[in-house]
Amino acid sequence: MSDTSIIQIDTASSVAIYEQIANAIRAHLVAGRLQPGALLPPVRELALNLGVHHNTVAEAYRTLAREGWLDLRRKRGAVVLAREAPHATAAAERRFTRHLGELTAKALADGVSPATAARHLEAIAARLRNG
Amino acid sequence: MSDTSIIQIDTASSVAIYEQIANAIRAHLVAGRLQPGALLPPVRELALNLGVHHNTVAEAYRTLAREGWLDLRRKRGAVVLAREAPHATAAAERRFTRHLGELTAKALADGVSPATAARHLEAIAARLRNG
DNA sequence: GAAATTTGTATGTTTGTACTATACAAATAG
DNA sequence: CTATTTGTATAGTACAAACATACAAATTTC
Repeated sequence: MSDTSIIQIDTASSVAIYEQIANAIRAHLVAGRLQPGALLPPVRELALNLGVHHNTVAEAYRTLAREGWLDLRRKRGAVVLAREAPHATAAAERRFTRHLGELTAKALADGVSPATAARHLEAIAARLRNG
Repeated sequence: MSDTSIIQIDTASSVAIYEQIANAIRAHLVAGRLQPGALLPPVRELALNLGVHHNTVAEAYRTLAREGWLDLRRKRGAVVLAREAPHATAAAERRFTRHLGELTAKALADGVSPATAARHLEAIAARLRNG
């Protein structure tokens, strides 16, 4: 994460800002771009970068801490943990497919071509298969 | 849609119920399972099925009407329109890829295996390519 | 044609929560 | 031991979701 935090906040979105932040960081974590031991920026620093209140960032950090991704300590900061994925539930998989369908539908409704959408889907799938 | 409205509402989700309903119906529309001329159930009927207030369903219908999917008229009901997709913006495509990445990351974090996730992604991609 | 019924709509209220402001607490550094 | 840097707690404001209730319009029924 270092500093080029490149988290895009969409103020027009109905998704809460702290959730957007948590989602973005989680993506970095899952992708391995944030390794165990890494240190996230202090809540005030990231908040300044993003133009939000530091408590909003803190809420995102706490969300990820609850999921087992982070260890939060005063003065030390937010440290990435080695986290083992839980066993998948059937519900988690159903949620994924449902949201995937709805997200794709929204994209098509917004004019994204089926071919383009398919390309993006396949790109992510390929990345998953390659490890 | 007829009656087996198969809309799953997740009361634990942070997504508003009316949005969940709109998302689900939009997916049906984009997939062509709801053709122009089709009639959606009255707001009170669907609301009863889903266990929510009819105004909540009405808000979902209005959301879709604003997007050009539905024509709403008193006494006649909600009629599916023939809608042409708008021209895609770069923002729409970026939003899609970003959300796609975050959604997949969440699934992996919840224990869904990369292979399984990839399979679902490819399945939707294939459906898009085949038309 | 009048009345009843069936539809979506409008208005007001409550409740939850996102976000912020500000103050606090703890841990490290000097 | 003091100062500073971190996360945390508390309180306030604003907004919006969901509901209850009442309304309006269009069709059906008699």
